[in-house]
Amino acid sequence: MPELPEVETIVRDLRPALVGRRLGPMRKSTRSLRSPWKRSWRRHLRGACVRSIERRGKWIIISLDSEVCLLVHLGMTGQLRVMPASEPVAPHTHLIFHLDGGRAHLRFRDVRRFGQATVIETRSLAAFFDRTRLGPEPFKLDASYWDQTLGATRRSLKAVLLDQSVVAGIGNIYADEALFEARLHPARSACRLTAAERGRLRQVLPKVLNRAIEGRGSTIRDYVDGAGQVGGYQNEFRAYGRTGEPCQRCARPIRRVRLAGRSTHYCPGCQNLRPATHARVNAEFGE
DNA sequence: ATGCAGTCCTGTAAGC
DNA sequence: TGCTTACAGGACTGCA
Repeated sequence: MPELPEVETIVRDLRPALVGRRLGPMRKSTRSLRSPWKRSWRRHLRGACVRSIERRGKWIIISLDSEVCLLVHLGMTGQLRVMPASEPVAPHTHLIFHLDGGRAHLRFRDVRRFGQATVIETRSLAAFFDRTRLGPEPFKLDASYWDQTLGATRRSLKAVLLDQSVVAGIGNIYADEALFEARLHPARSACRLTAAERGRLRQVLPKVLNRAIEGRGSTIRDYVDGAGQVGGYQNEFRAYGRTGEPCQRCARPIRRVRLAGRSTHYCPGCQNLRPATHARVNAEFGE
């Protein structure tokens, strides 16, 4: 499931492979993605030169000199790769852009079709992310913004971290990893954190995400980088997917529950709920 | 306000 | 062995 580190890895791979190159003719599958592909987009892209490739949250932004951007969201199973045109087209490939007169391809593949590919004018890029209410990047979160936002909601930390309008780019895996790292129970209510705990969570996000980027992202099933290689960070998980395994800090078995509609992994030993203030939730979690 | 269920989707794996 | 069913979840909608 591509989250921020996976998307960042792809963007870094695609940048040298795509910037300065010209998009040729495009082929599209008949199957629909999350949003319909408009017929007029094709002529905005054809012949355009790639100016830059950036990431915002889980979005890939391919800016073209025709003053439009190709925006790609990978959803759950999306893959965006540059490859030789001679490589067989894998099933579930939805977009193929010719590069270099057809010798290479940029291909978008998405088995589950939760992904999205859309074209917008460059000048409405900011408006697009405003409309989707995409929150700030997690790397240099403003402390007062963070304190205010967390202080204003009673939702669980897990739900808050998954909310893209609070902070952009975090999904199920890195929410669990960050909460483990910060030693915070995922069911804790955001507004009941102490100032120190809020600070811990804020500072842990860049740490966890940068480590994952260094590991070139995590492959659970479908994720591959911009060159088609699997990630390496899935071996470094300390909570996610480690149900029943001993915690690396306190050796108690990692527990898995369902929270905010997602499978949630945490250590009942060192990600504590405080019994006095969270008796009800403690009981619910059998602690 | 908030959580929860349902929706989209399909490959994989478990269960009978 | 072969079928059915549950599950994974990013983003969104509708409901209680």
